[in-house]
Amino acid sequence: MSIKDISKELGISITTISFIINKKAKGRISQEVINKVEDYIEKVGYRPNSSAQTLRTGKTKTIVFMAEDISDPFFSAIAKEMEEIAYKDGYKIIYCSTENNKKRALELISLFQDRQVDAFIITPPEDFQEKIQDLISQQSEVIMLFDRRFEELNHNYVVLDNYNSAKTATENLINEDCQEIAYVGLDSDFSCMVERSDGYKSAIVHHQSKPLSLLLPFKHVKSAMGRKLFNNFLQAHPKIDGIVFATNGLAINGLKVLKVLHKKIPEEIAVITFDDRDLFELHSPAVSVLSQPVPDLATELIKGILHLLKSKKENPEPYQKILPGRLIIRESSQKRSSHLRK
Amino acid sequence: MSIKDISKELGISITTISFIINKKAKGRISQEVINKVEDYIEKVGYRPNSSAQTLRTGKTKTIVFMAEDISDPFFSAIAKEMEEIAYKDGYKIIYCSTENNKKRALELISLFQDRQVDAFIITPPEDFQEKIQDLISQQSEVIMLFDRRFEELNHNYVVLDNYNSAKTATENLINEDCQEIAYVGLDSDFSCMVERSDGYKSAIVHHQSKPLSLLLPFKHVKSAMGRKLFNNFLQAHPKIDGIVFATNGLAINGLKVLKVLHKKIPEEIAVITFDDRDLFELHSPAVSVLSQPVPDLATELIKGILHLLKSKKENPEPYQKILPGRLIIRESSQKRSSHLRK
DNA sequence: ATGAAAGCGCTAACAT
DNA sequence: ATGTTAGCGCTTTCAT
Repeated sequence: MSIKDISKELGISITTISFIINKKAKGRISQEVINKVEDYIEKVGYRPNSSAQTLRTGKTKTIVFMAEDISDPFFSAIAKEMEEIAYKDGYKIIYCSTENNKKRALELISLFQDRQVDAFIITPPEDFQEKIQDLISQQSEVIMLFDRRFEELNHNYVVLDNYNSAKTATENLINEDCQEIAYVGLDSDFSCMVERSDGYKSAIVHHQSKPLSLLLPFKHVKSAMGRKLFNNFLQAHPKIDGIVFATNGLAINGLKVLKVLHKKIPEEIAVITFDDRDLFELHSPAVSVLSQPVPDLATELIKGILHLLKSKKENPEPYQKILPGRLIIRESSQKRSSHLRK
Repeated sequence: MSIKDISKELGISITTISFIINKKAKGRISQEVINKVEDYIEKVGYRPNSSAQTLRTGKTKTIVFMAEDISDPFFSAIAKEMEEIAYKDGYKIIYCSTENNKKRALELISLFQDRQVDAFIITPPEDFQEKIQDLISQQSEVIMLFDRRFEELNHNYVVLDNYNSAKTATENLINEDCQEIAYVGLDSDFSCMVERSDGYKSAIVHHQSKPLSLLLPFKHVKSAMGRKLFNNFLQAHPKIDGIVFATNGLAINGLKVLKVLHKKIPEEIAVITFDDRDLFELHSPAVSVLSQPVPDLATELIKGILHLLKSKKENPEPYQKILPGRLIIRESSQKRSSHLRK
């Protein structure tokens, strides 16, 4: 079923029908004809062929979300939320995972460029500034970074206020009388990781002689090797009585180690981590978290993209949003009051 | 950059170039011309316009995965695994969530049919037989059901062996000397839920006077109301000393209740659930699970679809796979030996 | 108020 | 071995 078929059936030209379908009939086509066409379309359930539309217009009403890992609860929660919002405006979202692998990310971008998607939401892998700059220069799609950004580039982004969030999390442990607080993060140039590390340091600077950080490479976040390195770190610094984990993955692997060591949380070691998950709520003891505002992040992402898509300016103002995190205090960081709970 | 541009630049007809791009040049085009064209394409980085290809061929090399909820770890793990496999064959996967909402599922199908996707992987909501039957009759796309199926329909599916898995899980609790074993499932007609319930009953029939089941509506799986209903159920049956949870969501909500009630697991109540998650491994005590073979399921799904896509037969044999689950025994179900662990 | 026709980029049947 | 051409379904400019 195509416009042509309708045209033949109704004895009305293709042009007229196209105008009606695209709501551009106002003042040009008689109401009588409009009704006739709309009724017929309704009746036979005609739907325009989107490939033909895309071929003709170059627009797909599609947004690609290139997450670091779509099976990570944080990213999949964002994805689901965005899907919901974008859907209302007739936009569809395609997801994929870069695995923080540059080559893979480049392939995916190329693949989706062939498909003429309208916008990219990207959590870039490392060493990706150049490609982002390229994409922005090309101006073929709206480019929005998420979770991490590049200071040097004047680009669109939606990120957490990582610096202040890490500071807040660390201060929470300080207030709970932790004496020696360690930071377990990612060995990475990602802005989010650098900012979280800096936030921790800024909170700790007047509190203990020096910061104590363990930075793990990305590939060891979930691995046995990661657990071993963390274990070694704990042995080397036996006085640690508080830990800030920079990601939920690091925390989960870390908690496994603490479980094996029979460390009492929070009595011996208080714990707080980024990214809330039901796992942390259910854990014994329940884990305090610095939660990212998933619905707000998703809303800003879509809002920003739709805004930029609509603004036809050559060089629109970059859309830059930094959203605050939320401290959720549970049992794992309540060292001072932990004896009261018994 | 289009074929036309290349044609002009190289003085070679677009037909010849098209054949070369599509690897149909064998024996028709001279090696010399092939090299010339391939080199040029390589050099300028030409990529064919996929909308034009789709418009012409009706094929998109795209598979849609309509999960119940793409933010559920089980479904997102499947999604990621499939993406990996399909990618190698040049196929892309688009994900979406039905939320077990029939209306939403219908809209999504319609939306993706407009985009001429090649195949649908569907975890159907309830009351969806008719639509599945329609889709199969239309023969526009390959239709593959996942996680649940319809007995009456002769369709493609990849599912877990739910019956025997539930039986195995229940037998595990029987062997651990549980006297009164309850089943907490979904109040649903989904084949997976019916089969799990039946598997539980078949294992229990010679063990206790009668089965003890709590069936919750889908909307209360994660809700406070769900917790309340589960709590009431426990109060009404104080002798329960073993529980089989039919989904990870039910188990998580159930564990929250057991935690509040200070029930000792497994001493007072042994617990086992479907669907493994890192949460269960980390839980105190670690939770025994009946794990679904995610990589195998994903592999079968893609393998089946590519097979059906290639077989050009009008009515190919339906692709039907039932994969076994894997029992992973952790602390939460080891009632007999639980005193040894102390 | 309506329609004719060009053309988006590609594939493939049909020439040559 | 290579080229000409029709047409996939649609949007939109330019007639009428």
